[in-house]
Amino acid sequence: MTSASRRSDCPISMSLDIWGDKWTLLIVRDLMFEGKKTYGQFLSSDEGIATNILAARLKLLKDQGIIRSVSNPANRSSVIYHLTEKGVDLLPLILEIHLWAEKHLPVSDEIRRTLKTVKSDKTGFIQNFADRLNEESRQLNQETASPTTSSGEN
Amino acid sequence: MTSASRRSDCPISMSLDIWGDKWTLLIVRDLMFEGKKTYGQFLSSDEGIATNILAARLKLLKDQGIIRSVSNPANRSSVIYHLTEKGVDLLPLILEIHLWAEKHLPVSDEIRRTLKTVKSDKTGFIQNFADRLNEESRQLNQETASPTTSSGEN
DNA sequence: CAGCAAACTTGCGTTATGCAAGTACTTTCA
DNA sequence: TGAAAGTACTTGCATAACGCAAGTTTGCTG
Repeated sequence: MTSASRRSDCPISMSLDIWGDKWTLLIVRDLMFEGKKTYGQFLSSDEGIATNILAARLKLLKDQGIIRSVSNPANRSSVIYHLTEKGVDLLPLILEIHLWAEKHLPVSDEIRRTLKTVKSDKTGFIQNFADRLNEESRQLNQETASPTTSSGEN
Repeated sequence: MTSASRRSDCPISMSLDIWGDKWTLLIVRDLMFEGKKTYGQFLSSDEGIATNILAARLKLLKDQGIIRSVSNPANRSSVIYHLTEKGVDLLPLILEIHLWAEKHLPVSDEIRRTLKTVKSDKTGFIQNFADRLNEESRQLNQETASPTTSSGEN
């Protein structure tokens, strides 16, 4: 299946076709906020994603251009994933999820404190954070080319 | 299962535990933008949700306090669903999905035009629209009490 | 009271998920 | 240099969720 059949032309529906499940955005979260970059690090997250599901989601995110992978120059057996611009652009969405959860779900005081500063200058925070993520991404691409796309479109 | 087991305390994870699937946010969309209020109207949406899935999601949304249902005073055999404040608070999130999709997915020109005006005053749009939705909700609650909660917690 | 409509429920086949184990390729180190 | 360990997956199989078609229930309508 080159591209899963789209259910409708609605932007929400199309978006959910991509990341509308219980795992995909958690990988994005890990890439954004947890400094996680490798398969093993994603596996170590509290939610406990299964290995096959993780592999499937990473492939989907790559196929959709939301993440990219480069081989670790220091260790050829490890793969480093990072967000593309399309992935970084999910930041506002992820933040709004946080803000909704903060208002309506039992969220820890620590996270509440962080969100307080976010809310004081949402636009500024997004810009700064996105810039940082894009810069990270740029550096990784500079160091190495994509390792996984050795033949054909995967 | 009174409340599905939470995977972690992360706000993103908890939120996805509630509406992290391919259907739930489409119901919210229909309630917000499409003027749909009944089971039959949700069924008629382009994506073609199955009847059992729709019933399950409506129950979940109600259990989570995101929607409420009142019986139609004019026709006791029809049920009218509407967003609670917790549901209306999903508006910023839904808008950010739209904006991401507009930038990265093939979205119709008509929707792009609408989003242009949204972007010109995002905060104002959210306030106005949320006020309208909350007012709608208030009126429905005034007319009737909840019909479905006739005995115990459903 | 017959017929119809609206809102679900049920049964069952298909697909996706979750768990445990296994494979392939590096890297490390005695 | 070769055995052990690390990293990134794949595979097989049981369980759960989904999707479709049909049936049930309740209220309205003529």
